[in-house]
Amino acid sequence: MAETTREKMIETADRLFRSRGYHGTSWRTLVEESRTPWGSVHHHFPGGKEELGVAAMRHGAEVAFSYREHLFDKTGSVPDGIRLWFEKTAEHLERSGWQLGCPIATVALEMVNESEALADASAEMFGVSEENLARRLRTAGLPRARARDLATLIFGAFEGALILARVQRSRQPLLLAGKHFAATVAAELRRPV
Amino acid sequence: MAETTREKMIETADRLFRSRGYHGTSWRTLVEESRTPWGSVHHHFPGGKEELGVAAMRHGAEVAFSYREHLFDKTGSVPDGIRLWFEKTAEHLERSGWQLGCPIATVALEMVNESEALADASAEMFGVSEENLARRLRTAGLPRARARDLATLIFGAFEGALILARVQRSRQPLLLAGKHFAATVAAELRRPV
Amino acid sequence: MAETTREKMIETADRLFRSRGYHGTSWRTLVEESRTPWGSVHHHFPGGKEELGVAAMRHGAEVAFSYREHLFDKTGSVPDGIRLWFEKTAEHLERSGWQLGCPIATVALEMVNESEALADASAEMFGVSEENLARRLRTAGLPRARARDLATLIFGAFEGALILARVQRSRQPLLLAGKHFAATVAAELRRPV
Amino acid sequence: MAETTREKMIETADRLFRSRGYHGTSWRTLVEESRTPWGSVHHHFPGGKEELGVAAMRHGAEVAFSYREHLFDKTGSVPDGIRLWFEKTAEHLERSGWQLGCPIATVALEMVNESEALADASAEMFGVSEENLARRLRTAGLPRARARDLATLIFGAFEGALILARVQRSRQPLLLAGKHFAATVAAELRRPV
DNA sequence: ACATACGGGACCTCCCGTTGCT
DNA sequence: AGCAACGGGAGGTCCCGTATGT
Repeated sequence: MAETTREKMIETADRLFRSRGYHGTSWRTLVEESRTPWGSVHHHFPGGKEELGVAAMRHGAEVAFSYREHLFDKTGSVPDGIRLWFEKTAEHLERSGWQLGCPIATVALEMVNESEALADASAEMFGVSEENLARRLRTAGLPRARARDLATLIFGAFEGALILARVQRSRQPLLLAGKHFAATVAAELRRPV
Repeated sequence: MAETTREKMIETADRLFRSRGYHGTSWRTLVEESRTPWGSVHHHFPGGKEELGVAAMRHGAEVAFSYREHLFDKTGSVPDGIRLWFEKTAEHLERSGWQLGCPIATVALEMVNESEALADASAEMFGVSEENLARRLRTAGLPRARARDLATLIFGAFEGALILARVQRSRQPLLLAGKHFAATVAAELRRPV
Repeated sequence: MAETTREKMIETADRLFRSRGYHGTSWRTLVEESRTPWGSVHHHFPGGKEELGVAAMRHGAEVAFSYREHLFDKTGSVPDGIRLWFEKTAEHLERSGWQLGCPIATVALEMVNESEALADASAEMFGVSEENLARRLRTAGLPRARARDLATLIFGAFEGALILARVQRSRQPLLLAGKHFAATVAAELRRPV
Repeated sequence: MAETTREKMIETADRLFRSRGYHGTSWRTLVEESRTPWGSVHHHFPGGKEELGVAAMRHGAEVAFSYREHLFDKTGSVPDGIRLWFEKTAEHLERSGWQLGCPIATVALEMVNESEALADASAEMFGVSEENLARRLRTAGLPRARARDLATLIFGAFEGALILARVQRSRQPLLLAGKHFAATVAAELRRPV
């Protein structure tokens, strides 16, 4: 578990950016929370805070993606995987005191018009997420185009339900959406649209 | 056109907060963009920036709600109203250069753990939006409980699709979601779940 | 007891300036504490805060002087009057929560190099105080020159003891000084220096 | 002459606080007068202006104390030391254009009810001053209790005379007080009270 | 006499980036 | 890798004075 300074910074940044946003998180807070040395900040992130932001967003997204893949692998069934994904997300959100939302969305909304690097990273991560999801749907038997559209639809609904859940401090939006799209996918697998 | 200073500040703040976030928008920028006097901010908003944030969020939400009501009234049909709402939102988003997202979500994600006043206002505005939508669905014939759940589901999907659209600079997520939920509601109205 | 707005402002200003200093007291605080209307500030004090400062200082000094005269009249004996003056001052200081020091000194130290009006008023009030005290000493039998010097000495010691008492939250400095100068004056009255 | 930035700030702050008070001295003025970098203030004084205030007060007090000790050492006689102390203080005050008063009293009067840190530092510095003075009086032959009381009395008179001198732009209050207490101490050393 | 609003400026705090030294 | 200091700038808050109507 010998984490490097850089890794500690990225993980802490991911957590802080998710709960307080990009501008709401200062270097000072970061080094205090992550117990990392002040003087190495510029050494590890020569590109400044923006580079940290991109790294944290990528890190958070990868963790989320691999966790979702793990859930799909576990259930075997894509509809069940979807439902479990929404449910587990709700559970983790509540356990964090409704603080840890999406590693992409919070920073993306703040910075998409301010930083090209962060805008690009956000778009890329969203794209990767949709592709992963689309692959699962294709593998389950949906035609390529439908899988892609449904992935966009479901992932969008996931993001929105996550926001509602966080703001309203309730699992309900995520649970409802998970159930709805599990049913939608199951129905389409039985008789294609 | 006799807009007061306070009104100009609120409208400009709504616009700026939506595109740059709360911390990304300074009083300085606000007074420059709104052509209002710097020295009067504390007079009009004794509660400081937080008070401005709440006022801007409420203003933006009310404008959005009444616009949505107008669309539903215009179409007469609830499924058509839903589709139109998503379509028009996509259109306005693109026209703003993909800048003007949700008047609630951007600030909410940043501030929900930092400011109780903004967290409360966000939750309240989301609640009002869901209630309005639920009322439409009830009026169209859906049972009370189903209308409420479907409203949460649809509004969540709307929020998420709006984020995806903004980040990916594409109308697609909103159009797909609008079409999907128009169909969902139409189906449920024909033969209840 | 129908106090005018102006009077309420002056009395409150005297209290606030004494405990928080000149720059530490804002118009805003003043009108809130004195329950007086914002809009009349400039009407009652066209000379601005400086005019208020001078008025408050004069008011506080006059109250203090007439109270001291009252004590001297009550005791009849000058040495006893001196002791009582120091003792009562200590008592009032403690009762105010060690907040209400000299109505002149606090503002004078802050402003003597910043405002000519306040510097003049401070010097004048200190002068009046010494003269009053000197008159008492002359009347009791001390020669004119000695009375004047002793008044300066005693009043200076009073001011200093008041500061020590306030900062150390103890009556002791005032009680010691009162006792000392009561004895000094009594001795000089018995056999002139 | 290798003064550090921090030292330059403290010395300049001591001078400015003494002549203009705490609130009357801004960081801006400080860095201009001390020729120190604006951007480093928070680095050197993480506790903000309050920390600077405490440091400046302690610095000024220590300089004053060691100067007074030097005077006592030089004269050998305690009564002569007292007189010299008051006289030299009057001289320095006049030379500074009646600007540099007590490094403790000016800030203390303003801040004793506003800042606990400054209130504590003021009380401590006054205490140290009285103790030093009491030690001199004990060493000269006065009994412990009398030395302590006399120290409080004399130091209080010193503070008050300093205020009067500064406001009236006259050495007289300090000279009179010095002479009086030199005589008082001399008399008590000859025949104890 | 009072109220509402204007209006610029200064306040302290804190930010992020950089530099030279260890 | 890390440190301490620098360095300018901007953050939001609040202040004091003024102007315009009742």
